[in-house]
Amino acid sequence: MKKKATREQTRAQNRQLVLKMIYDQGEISRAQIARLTRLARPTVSDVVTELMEQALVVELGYAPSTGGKRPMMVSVDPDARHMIAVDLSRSDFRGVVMDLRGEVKVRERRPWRRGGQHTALDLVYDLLDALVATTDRPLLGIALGAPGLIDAVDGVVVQAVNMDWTDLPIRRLLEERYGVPVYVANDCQVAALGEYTLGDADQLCDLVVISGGWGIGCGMVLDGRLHHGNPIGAGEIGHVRVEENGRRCSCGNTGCLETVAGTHGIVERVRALQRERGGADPAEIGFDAVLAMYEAGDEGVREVILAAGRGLGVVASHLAVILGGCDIRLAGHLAALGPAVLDAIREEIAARALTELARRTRVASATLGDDIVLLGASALLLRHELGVL
Amino acid sequence: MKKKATREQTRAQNRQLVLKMIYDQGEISRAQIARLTRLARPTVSDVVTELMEQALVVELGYAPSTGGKRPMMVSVDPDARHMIAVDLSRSDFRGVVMDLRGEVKVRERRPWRRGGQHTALDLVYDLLDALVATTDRPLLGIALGAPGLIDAVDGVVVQAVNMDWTDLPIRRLLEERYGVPVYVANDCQVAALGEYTLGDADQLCDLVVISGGWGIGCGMVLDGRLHHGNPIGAGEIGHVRVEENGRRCSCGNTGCLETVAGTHGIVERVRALQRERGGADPAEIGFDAVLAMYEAGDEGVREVILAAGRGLGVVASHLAVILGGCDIRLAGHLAALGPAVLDAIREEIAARALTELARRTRVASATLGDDIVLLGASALLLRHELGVL
DNA sequence: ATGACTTTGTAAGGTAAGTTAACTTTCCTG
DNA sequence: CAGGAAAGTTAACTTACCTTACAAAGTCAT
Repeated sequence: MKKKATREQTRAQNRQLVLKMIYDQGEISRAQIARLTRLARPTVSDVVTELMEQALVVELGYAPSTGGKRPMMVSVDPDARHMIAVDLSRSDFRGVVMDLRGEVKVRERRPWRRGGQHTALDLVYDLLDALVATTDRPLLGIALGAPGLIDAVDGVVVQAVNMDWTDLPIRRLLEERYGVPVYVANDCQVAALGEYTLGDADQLCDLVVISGGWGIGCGMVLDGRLHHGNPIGAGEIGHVRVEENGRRCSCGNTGCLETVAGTHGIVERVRALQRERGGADPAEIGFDAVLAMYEAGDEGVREVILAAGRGLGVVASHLAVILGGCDIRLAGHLAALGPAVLDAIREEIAARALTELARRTRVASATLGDDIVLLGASALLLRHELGVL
Repeated sequence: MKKKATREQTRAQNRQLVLKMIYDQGEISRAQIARLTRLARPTVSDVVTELMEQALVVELGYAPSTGGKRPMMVSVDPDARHMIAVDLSRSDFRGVVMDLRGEVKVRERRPWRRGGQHTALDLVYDLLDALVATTDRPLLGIALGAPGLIDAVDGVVVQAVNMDWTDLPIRRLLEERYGVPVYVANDCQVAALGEYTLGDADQLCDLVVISGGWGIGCGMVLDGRLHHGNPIGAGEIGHVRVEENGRRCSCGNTGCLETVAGTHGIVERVRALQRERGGADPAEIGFDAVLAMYEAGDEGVREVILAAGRGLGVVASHLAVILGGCDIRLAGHLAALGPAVLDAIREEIAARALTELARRTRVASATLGDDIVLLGASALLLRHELGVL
């Protein structure tokens, strides 16, 4: 049900609009803001005064005249607030303190092993305690990207197998402990938001980030908004069948995408290859070794990776058809596989979707690198707390 | 880029809110509106006065007291405006005049044959002229559901093969001719909006309507909003490959969903069956005959229809996985195939998606019948012009 | 029957936040 | 150096919300 409108909301929206304008332009005068937003100049002055009282905006000094009185430039003070972003999608939990421009001020990591002496939650507390202690600036908030089924609206981790979390109300716990706004969302979805907001910008209106690690998932930004699902769990594509007579997957089915393109699946296939060849101890082979073999020109490994690409291409074609074309970006381990995998995906899409849909579906590696989840988390904060981005 | 907020927008939103409240409740007092919307009573009175001046709302008389002065009930006058909805998705164009409650006042149809003496656009004009002439009430607008690629934002039919339309700016043409707001969208998408808004209400947040006729397409309401695609063309699922060694499709590929579950595909398969059997002249068989044979218990036909269900199930499973579970409803010819096809779809989903996702994906026939596109078009008008629904 | 209390709807006045108009300051230019 | 132009502020106005107050019309207990 829609809500009633009030003057306060009008004000809040215009405040956001002005702040966003300052943020986007970097450095701008009040008069320029008024022209760009079509707000009256006194209104802009009033709002800017308010933003300066909150220390979000500072005056920088006069810029050269453009034919009259020199304009006083204002800008967002990057250190007006700090943000904490956390990435729980890997075996070592990572967290950073950033300023409002997304500049990383401090990095921390906490290796996490299931069955170790600490619970995952203790480790998160430990990580956050350390990060909070490093900054004396007011905190805009804390944002987390975590694997598993997450109810981003209520801030509850419904299920995260690797951390033994079920229905953990993590937003409430962290808000009570740190007294700042907390956001949490699925890691793939956070990555998608990050790529959409902070990645290379000439995107179609729908963006899908397929993220590969131990599992495979995708996050979707549809029509500019993060798609969460019903109410959660969109993009769990790891168990789509992409091979008709494929291997057995941990989920019980056969031929799942994860068995073909998941880190574990790829490594297993290369190990099997090595066993056939009677080469070095296969158990030694990890993902990095696979990459090294691939880059050294190993044809067998290349074939394994192309198969991964074809498997991803099947799912990508489904995405392309259902969404009517989209930008598809690879992240995580998948991004490391290089252009051959992208071509394999493109070929599979071309073979499975109408020409027009294939044409409107672009496949590339994510432009944000290793920090994609952390940057996405910061985007979550900037978007919800300040309305910039 | 977001726009500035003004008092006028505040007013417009509250006006909408009050109107929607009156529309939804059917009959309600000013005081009750104030309580439900949390607006102050004088504000509600003011807005209601405005709505009465526009004749959208009328006073009905006093209701019994609830312990004090009797409340004056107001309601939306269904005949305050009339709406025209048009369905171009079949071989006979259909149009109706409706009141604001969606009650059909007049029906018209114009059989359309490609290569006949009239162009499709002439026929649409003719249909609309006839409809417009039947009502003396002010028109809220005209809404069309048409097959093909449609840019709903600009109101342009980008491509509609059966009507020989390419880049036809139909909104502009009709707005100039009739002087009322015009909306146009893809027929499947309109159907989805109709089912979402006016169909049985206990839906998940994502709804997909798969509509089968000569082609197969689907419309999606994601998160309460119609999903158009990039910027158009979402849901063109007719040419997803669902059989590995299937028949050749008109698109050039093999095993497309349309060859399995499209009207033409189903009829062709039954004709082939009949040829094998050496029975009655296969060329005589149409879709209605297929239905009759099916209902008479013909096992061969049943197998054809189950195959259609399995094909649909493949696509449905993709939808379920990507969206994280959704409501799937069948419309058009597909809705006539009965529960067996629904079960076949469900089985295929169960076999191809994780249990949890399958559980959250419900398959049913659309609750709106033959008029689903017309009703969806009216929903488009009510939503955009009045903000009710 | 009557007085106390409720409920509805309106009237009057206050307030927030936008707008326009006018003014000051400061700069550029001929 | 006068005149014009741009930036920013001040003042007055407008709109649409809110609160408060009140009249009208009902219910209910005594």
